[in-house]
Amino acid sequence: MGKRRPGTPTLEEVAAHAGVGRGTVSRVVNNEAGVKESTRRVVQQAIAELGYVPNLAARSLAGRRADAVALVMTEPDWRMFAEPFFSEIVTSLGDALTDTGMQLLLTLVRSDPERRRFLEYARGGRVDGVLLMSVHADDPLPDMLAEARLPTVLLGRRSADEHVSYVDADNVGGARSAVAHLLESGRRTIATITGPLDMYVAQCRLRGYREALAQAGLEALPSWVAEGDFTEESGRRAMERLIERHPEIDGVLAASDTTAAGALQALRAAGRRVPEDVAVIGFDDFPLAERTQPRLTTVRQPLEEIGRAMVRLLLEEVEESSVAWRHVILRTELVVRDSA
Amino acid sequence: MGKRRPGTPTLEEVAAHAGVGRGTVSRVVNNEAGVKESTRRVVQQAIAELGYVPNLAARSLAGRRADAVALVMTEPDWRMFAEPFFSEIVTSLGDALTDTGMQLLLTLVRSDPERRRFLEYARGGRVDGVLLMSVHADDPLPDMLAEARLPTVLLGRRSADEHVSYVDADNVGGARSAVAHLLESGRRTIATITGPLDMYVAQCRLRGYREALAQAGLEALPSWVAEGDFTEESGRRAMERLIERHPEIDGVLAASDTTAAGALQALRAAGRRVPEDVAVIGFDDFPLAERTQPRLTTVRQPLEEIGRAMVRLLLEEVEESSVAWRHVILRTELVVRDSA
DNA sequence: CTGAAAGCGCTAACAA
DNA sequence: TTGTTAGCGCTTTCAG
Repeated sequence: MGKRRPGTPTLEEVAAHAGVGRGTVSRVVNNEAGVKESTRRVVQQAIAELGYVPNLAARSLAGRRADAVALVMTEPDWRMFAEPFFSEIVTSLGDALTDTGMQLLLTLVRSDPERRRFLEYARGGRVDGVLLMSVHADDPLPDMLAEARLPTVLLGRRSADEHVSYVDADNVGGARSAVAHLLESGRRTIATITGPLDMYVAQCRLRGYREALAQAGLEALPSWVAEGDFTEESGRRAMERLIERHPEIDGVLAASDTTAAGALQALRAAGRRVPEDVAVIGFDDFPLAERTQPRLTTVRQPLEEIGRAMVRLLLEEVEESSVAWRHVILRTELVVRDSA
Repeated sequence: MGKRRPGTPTLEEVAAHAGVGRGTVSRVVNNEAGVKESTRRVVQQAIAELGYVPNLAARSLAGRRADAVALVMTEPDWRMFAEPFFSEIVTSLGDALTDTGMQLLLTLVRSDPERRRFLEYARGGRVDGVLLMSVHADDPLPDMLAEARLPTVLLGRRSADEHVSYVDADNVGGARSAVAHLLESGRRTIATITGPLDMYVAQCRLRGYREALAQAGLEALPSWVAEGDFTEESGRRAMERLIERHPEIDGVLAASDTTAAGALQALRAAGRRVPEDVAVIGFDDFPLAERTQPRLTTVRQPLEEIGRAMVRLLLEEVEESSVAWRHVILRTELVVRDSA
């Protein structure tokens, strides 16, 4: 059609109104240097009077960027939508993008049609880059985006040799220092409740756990390890199994603080005092743990930095339209809150 | 610049490759009728071979729609991000949009710069319409969007004479029937924990509560009313206050089931049996209440229908670029689950 | 410092 | 049924 929404003046009309050329108006709108101050003011006047708003489609088409990035939430993410971790990450991404002028667009990809539609959207040039949350090993989206040469940054990696840019926390180191802390306080029978072991993040945390024990000359018995899935329920059940197998357990590393909360319930139900009898450390996905479990020592992940780093990496890729993959691994921090 | 992302063929190149005109390719891409089957196949072949993807900016510019709608979450919403209500609504909107070919874009508007950016984005023509969640009375966004003549649909209204299209549940009726139910089962001291009273939805539910009591010849004491903000924490605290003021309370209407859950905790902590001593009814924002609080009677809101209705209204506005406001008010249903 | 002009890739009206 | 053409509104050289 080419039907303009009525009441939407074009750059050209602004130019006419201000008595200047289109180029000049464009420069003013985009805050470019090299416009005489008086001219600039006249143009701004005209813009205000006409209520001019740039047409973003035209701007994109003329070659500039879309000025938007998408955060894709795939089906597995979606189940965790209600977790604080989620909103923390989104908040931090929003903050990180605040002064870049880019719109953050959250999109759901829960089914195959939705994946197709999103790909069309992204490849159609409506976003400059894509952020992906907690990708599972078998998620085809990262590779599809890479193939389409769209700047992409993952939160976490799918395997040791991830070939798409990513930001991750130092899960091995975090787990190691947590277990080291437990050892220092005299614990000797330290179990762990892992995340789903088909996720790289869970594998890493398990590795850190084993390394710390090995370093102390202790061998991690297979029966000290119980697999969970990050949920509270799984933490509860795993802890019950562990207590049954090893009543002497005096320390636990949990895959997340949600899992840790489940473990605590099971421990208390079994009559254990925490942290006196058994010390529990969880990976702290969000700074709220302080309030919900004030005495729980946690491995804190720097969520804000994660968001910032993801945005930085993405913008670098966008800027340079580069093909180089890059990654950032952020340090975790052991926050000691119990004294036992 | 006009720098094309390398490896992104244009419609024109497809046309050349297929040996047809650009118009024909356009028709094929948009699945329009009036193309000979053989020609269509040749073009599709070419599209596949070249890996052609339409440039959405160009398509938008040439007059067609953006094929995307935004769901805006403002700051107050954001606190409720983790609430199941939220993900239920988003899910239902996503479902409702599934076969319309429109992308659903969730956007955060937490600050003034973000509001400005979003407005620029929306007015810039990158979305065809805007959906707004739980708008507060003083939210300027709906009017700004209306002024920009952007199709907009609110979930809930800001006041009795909302002048922007909206979809709402029958909150007055829902509250009334809930309280009537409590009265029928012999309760006489019925308190309520409201939502934020600057939200019309909370006012309506409070009104329904009062009307039901009045109809039974009871007067709602002001001290029977405690304001909350839909969160569990606020429900807990409000309930504590209520118990202190009126130990004889035997019924409670909570603003949401999350609030109800908080109230339950406070009641149990105070040694009350539920529902034997005190019956609690919450507005059921999501069908999961059944599982989490199996014995809780609730006022159920038809979330799926809400999503469908919002999408329908929005698409109607988009289609007709109409100026007429429209609204839908959906019935609620009292789901009785406790026998006490 | 500013104006004019050439596209960006697509749709839609109009011819053929 | 198909090809051709004229924009959509903006950015960006390139002259002036």
